[in-house]
Amino acid sequence: MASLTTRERILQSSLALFNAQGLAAVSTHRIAAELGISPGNLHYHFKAKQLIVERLFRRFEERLEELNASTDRVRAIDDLWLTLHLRFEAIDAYRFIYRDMAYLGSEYPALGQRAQALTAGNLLAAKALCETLRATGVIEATAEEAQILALQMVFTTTCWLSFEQLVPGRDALQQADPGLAAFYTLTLISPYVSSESRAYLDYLRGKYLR
Amino acid sequence: MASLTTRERILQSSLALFNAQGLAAVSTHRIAAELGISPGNLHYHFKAKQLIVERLFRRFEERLEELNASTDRVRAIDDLWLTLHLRFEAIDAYRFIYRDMAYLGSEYPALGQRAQALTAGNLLAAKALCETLRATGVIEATAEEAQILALQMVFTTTCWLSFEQLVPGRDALQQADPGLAAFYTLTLISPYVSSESRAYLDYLRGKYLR
DNA sequence: GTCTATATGCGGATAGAC
DNA sequence: GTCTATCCGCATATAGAC
Repeated sequence: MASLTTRERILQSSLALFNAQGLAAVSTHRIAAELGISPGNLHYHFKAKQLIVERLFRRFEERLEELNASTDRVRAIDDLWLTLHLRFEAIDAYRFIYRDMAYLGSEYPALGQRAQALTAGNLLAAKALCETLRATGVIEATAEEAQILALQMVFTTTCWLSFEQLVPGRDALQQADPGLAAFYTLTLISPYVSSESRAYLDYLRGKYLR
Repeated sequence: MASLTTRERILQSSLALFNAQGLAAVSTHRIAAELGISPGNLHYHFKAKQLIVERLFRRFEERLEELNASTDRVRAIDDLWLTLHLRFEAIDAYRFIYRDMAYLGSEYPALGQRAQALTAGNLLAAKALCETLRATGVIEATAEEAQILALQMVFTTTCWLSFEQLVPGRDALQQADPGLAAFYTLTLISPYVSSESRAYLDYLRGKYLR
């Protein structure tokens, strides 16, 4: 940790601050102060705040695109559970992006465009995934229902962590539980799950519903 | 329109600008310029930007609480459709609130608290509504499923309009369609709808799914 | 690479004349 | 009620010494 380059330390510190306090609320001075370096030094490594945000956004894109590329290996409910879990971990690690999306899109229009493209990729992957589940009999649904399920899944993975902060009783400081979020997403397909695949869902229900 | 008080014109103009460009991106100078009045004059009517935001938030609260209070009259699918439609119209009219919620909550913590309380009220109303639907046989579901449905409905009504802007193909300038959003929310309960109530859902499906 | 010092601009908010 | 003029603080970004 201490042996990282200053550039990398800036990125990690920025990410932590953006996630904790919001993209708009964190100034470059604040980032520099957090690291114990001067604003001038920070500017040497990143000429503008926008470049920090872009770099972090790029990493987020890469991580999600990697997940999208591997969804074709999902064959059963527990595969689906795992891929959802990994996705929520990724979104949580960069949670400022979806949470502050409106601000991000208006401040940095180019990133707003790329966020749309990323969503398009997520939708494609989710549709392929739901179609596979349908074709292999894990869920019993019409093609139309599978399409809608895919949209619901992308919607949920994208917005759930932001919504959570609106539900009283969840401490904002307490970190999100990707497992709970994944379970919640799975309940979307619950009505369509064929009897043979029911066991794993019931196992999860016992684990997450008290 | 032209005969409104300056105070009211400030509120309406602020709402339009917040919705169009985001709470963070709109300064008090900008609002004054839009109205063709001076920043000093605006300050005479509202001593701080926060007071404008608070007033708008209050109206939003009132409108949603009114809707929450009337959900106990929902007895059938088409009642549900109407109440969802009205809710999406309200959220769309004040769309900056949920869309910029993260920024709003960090800039004005008191409003963040009230947003949580509002969500709690929405959840209570949705739970009562789903329980009624279950008790009257409009949907066939366990008590547990009805609870989860209520959560999904509140989640969807809260976040859908924000998510829509991430889906490519929807022009950001084109105004949201509350009817489509309400239909999308109804698909959540679709798997549970008893055969007698199916007709109205099919009618809507024909209307919104091309 | 890192520092200090500073330029520039903007947004929020205010004072006081009309 | 409305204006002009202005203050203050902050954030981005830069210049130049070490």
